[in-house]
Amino acid sequence: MEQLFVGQPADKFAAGEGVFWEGDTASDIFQIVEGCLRLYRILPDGRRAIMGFRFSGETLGLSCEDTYCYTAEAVTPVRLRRLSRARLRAMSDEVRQLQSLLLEKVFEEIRDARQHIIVLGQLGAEERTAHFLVSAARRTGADRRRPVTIELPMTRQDIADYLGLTIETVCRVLSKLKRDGLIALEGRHRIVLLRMTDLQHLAGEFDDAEPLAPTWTPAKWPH
Amino acid sequence: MEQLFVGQPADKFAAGEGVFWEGDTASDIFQIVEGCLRLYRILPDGRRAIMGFRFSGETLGLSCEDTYCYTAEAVTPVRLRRLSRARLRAMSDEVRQLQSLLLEKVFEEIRDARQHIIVLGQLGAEERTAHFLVSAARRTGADRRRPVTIELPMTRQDIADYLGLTIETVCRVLSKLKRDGLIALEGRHRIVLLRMTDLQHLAGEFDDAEPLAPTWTPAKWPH
DNA sequence: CGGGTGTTTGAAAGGCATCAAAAAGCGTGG
DNA sequence: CCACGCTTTTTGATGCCTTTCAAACACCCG
Repeated sequence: MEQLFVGQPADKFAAGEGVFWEGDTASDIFQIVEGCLRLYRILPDGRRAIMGFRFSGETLGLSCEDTYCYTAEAVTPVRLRRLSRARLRAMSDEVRQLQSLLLEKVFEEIRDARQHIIVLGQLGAEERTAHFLVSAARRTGADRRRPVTIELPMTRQDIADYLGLTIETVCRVLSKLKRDGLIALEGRHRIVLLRMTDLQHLAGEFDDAEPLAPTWTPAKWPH
Repeated sequence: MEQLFVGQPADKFAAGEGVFWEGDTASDIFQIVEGCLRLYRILPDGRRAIMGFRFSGETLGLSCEDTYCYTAEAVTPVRLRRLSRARLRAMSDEVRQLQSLLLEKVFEEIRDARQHIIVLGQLGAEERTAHFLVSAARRTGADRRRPVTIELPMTRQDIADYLGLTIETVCRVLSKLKRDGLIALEGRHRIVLLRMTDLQHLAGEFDDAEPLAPTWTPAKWPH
């Protein structure tokens, strides 16, 4: 996947700058070299629904058809490589192997979307937030030493719009998790996950991903 | 798409019967000849999250990788045709055109999932329910005469589990919509959408699908 | 016609949103 | 390097919407 983008020029975007907008012709796909993006749609009444975040090394713009279905905006300063869809199509016609690689990326997005559906449809505020933290930790490929420290460059408002909550509720939940000793807050954008197993439990554990730190197997059945 | 399944034997399932289960090896894809299915996952604590419904003519099991990611269960008596993924792969290797057809189906599922995310994350109970009704109407390819009558074979509990609400809330919202004259209830499984434009308005109108009955264009901007 | 399941309605409780204000970060300029 | 002012975050008080618990009702099938 990396190899697709080698030699492509690296564009730069300042924090808050848009990379593309919902409805634009989807001419390119992107790979993030460095930084963090938020992907969102604005509803007619002005509400903002954040569909996801993308970090260094991740791909962007694959699961669209003719137009981008959300706006992509830099959370931090971002550097990314661009590849035209025409070029991509040409390459995938040549290299058979590429087809299944791309399809896998698309399936990954479906998995994430379905996960998101369950989080929004079934979980309460505390559970949603815990799930967000745990999956952020998993995503950064966090070193498996506990406690795990994660960097969250986005604002609380971003998190709220992603989780379908208000900013106040997100703050309150984080404060409560801190009071309960599950996490520690270090400034605005760094959170230490002190008791990962408790967080995973809160999150519902409906994940099909492999556990972050499989140190012991809980004995669920007597004998 | 239809042609893929011609000649395949048609399996029958009684109402309530399972077609496949979450975690099963995803050996086949299906096309529904007749009937309605619900697709769901059960969370560790027993909650049921309905990911969607499938009706006559629709396809099933495409957007999975090695195992099915949800359980499929007959809501009504169902007849469906089955096609092994091995066979499908072989066919798509031969017929180049098939590739993009299948990819389109996958993209359709992503679109639906993202829609669902917005509904669950941003809309209130009344808005969610209105959206469900409107999109059900659109799906049945309803005749564009108003009022539109839709058949909803699933139970209220199914609808609740799909919309992330309780059965009581779904009932109350339907009753309110009825009181307000937006819909009429004919028995348990038939609903008449009396004032479609009002319902669409309630639903948020964030849909990118074409309008159901474009009879007039609302003048949004003065002059 | 009667039983059972599914649906509807009511009353009370709980959780999240809203409104408001204080506190904490953070960049800027003195 | 510190002080200032702005933005972001946090905390508090109140209200609304949805859930929960409970009971009546309707529909469907035998």
